[in-house]
Amino acid sequence: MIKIYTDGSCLGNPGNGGWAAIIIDDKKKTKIKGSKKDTTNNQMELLAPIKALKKIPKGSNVQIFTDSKYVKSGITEWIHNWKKMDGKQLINDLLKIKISGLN
Amino acid sequence: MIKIYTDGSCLGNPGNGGWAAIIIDDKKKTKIKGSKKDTTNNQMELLAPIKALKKIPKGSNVQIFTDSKYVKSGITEWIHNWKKMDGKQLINDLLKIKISGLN
RNA sequence: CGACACCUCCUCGC
DNA sequence: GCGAGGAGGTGTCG
Repeated sequence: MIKIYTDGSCLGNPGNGGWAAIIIDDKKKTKIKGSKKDTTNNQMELLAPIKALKKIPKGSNVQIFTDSKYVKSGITEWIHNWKKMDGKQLINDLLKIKISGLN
Repeated sequence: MIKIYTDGSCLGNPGNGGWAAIIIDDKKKTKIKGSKKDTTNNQMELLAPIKALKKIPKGSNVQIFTDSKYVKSGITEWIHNWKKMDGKQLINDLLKIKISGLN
């Protein structure tokens, strides 16, 4: 189970923002980050898991941690919508993802 | 024009606090002060001008100096709210008060 | 309206 | 460097 911890922020909102993610895979920690001018808090919160998911092998068993309800329910709904549209293999991969808030 | 300089502080916040005010009326300086256990910085910042205003004649032309934005905007809003409720004479007195930050 | 984030500002301190 | 007491707003969803 690969664990991904993500966060995003944005000075001023809208303003200059950044995101970061820590990918923990079998005791190996990978840190990625990025920044963007004139963006929003939710765009940054969302970009973090998106960038992280692109770094891991397809079909991996993944758990994502975010403090953003926007991201959490957002991804949940996307899966729900894509499920209707039947994205086939992509769905099967995404269904392995577990989203958690930070408690 | 009566000038009132106020300040409040609080050790620990919340903690034990105090307030002070200097009332300058026609070259006469009056100093008042007080203290309170288990209070907050903003309560003390606010108590200072309240106590001072009770010491001066009603209808006086007053200028208050505070370093607290909480107090400054707080009083401004009170005047605005009381204005809606139509406090009549009280409003006319209060409208003479000028609030200044310390620059 | 509610929830979760993201801040901005001013004070008070430790 | 850290936190608390306060008021003001936006980004997004249901």
